[in-house]
Amino acid sequence: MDEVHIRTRRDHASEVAEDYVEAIAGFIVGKGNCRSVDLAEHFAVTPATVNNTVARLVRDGLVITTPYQPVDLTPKGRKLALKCKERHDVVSAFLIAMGVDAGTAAIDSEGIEHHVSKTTLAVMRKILADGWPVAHGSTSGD
Amino acid sequence: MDEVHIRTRRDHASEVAEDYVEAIAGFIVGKGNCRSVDLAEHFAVTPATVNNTVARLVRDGLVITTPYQPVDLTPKGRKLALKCKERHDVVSAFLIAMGVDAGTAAIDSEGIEHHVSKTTLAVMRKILADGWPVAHGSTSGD
DNA sequence: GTTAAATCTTAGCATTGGCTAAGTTATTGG
DNA sequence: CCAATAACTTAGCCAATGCTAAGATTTAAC
Repeated sequence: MDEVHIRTRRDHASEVAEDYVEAIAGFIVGKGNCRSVDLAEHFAVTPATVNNTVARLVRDGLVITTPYQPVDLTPKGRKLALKCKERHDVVSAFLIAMGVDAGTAAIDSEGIEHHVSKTTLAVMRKILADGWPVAHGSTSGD
Repeated sequence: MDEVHIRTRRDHASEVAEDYVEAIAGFIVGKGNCRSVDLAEHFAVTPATVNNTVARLVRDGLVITTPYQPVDLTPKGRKLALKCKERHDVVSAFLIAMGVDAGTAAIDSEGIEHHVSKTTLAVMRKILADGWPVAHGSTSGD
């Protein structure tokens, strides 16, 4: 199944982009703007690395920058951020619904979210709304 | 939450190693040995890339090689492969139990497995064995 | 047993995503 | 307003993971 791995590699390539736009959107909502230092602290990397990465996001049309100014998202970046946040929230809520503690859910969802397909995400949403599909022990109308 | 991302980065670094030892173990079990071509085809990369990657695995004590011969796992590599396979199987089974189709489960589990903590894995195992924790359907009196 | 095909290796390159160190621009405190 | 500090950028480095192209070694065919 080589397509599996091609897909996994493709996911990989966009992970950082997704994490960044999501974080940028978060800072803009939370504190009005997003500075490089915010991102550097958030991701535990140096400002130089933030600069590097943000440059790629600019190249990819997700972010706009003005030298020495806070960074901002393009419409495309905003759209991606929204999609990622929603997905992240579902994964996180799902883990917690499973019974995973909040701290572990926060860590795991960070890594997992990028690999959850639309299909699986829809299933998670359904379970959060309607409960587990194969009612093991009881009634429930399925 | 910077520790979250430090952890995510650390996971990243070992993903390829985990995928390779798991695949190598699979080929050895399945067809008696593991050639570079097998890995190249499996991961949809070139033989040169396999060579590169396998060299890192040798450096890290997971794999043994003899020039122009099939690759083999060290005890350490075998142990890691086993751990990964078990984790992979649990994640895959869990996705299927959720109601995700087998094809999607195969793709998603490939990406997800590396980010599932021991804690979450234990929860998955428990759900597979005992069922979903919170009886969600209001009708059922579990 | 030599040659052709398959397989593996080497060399050289690109991209991503990290870093440090040093320089530049903004901001802020006197 | 000017100096100090904070924030950002640039330059140059490294490792991981991919590639192509070309060479070396096995294996297989005849």
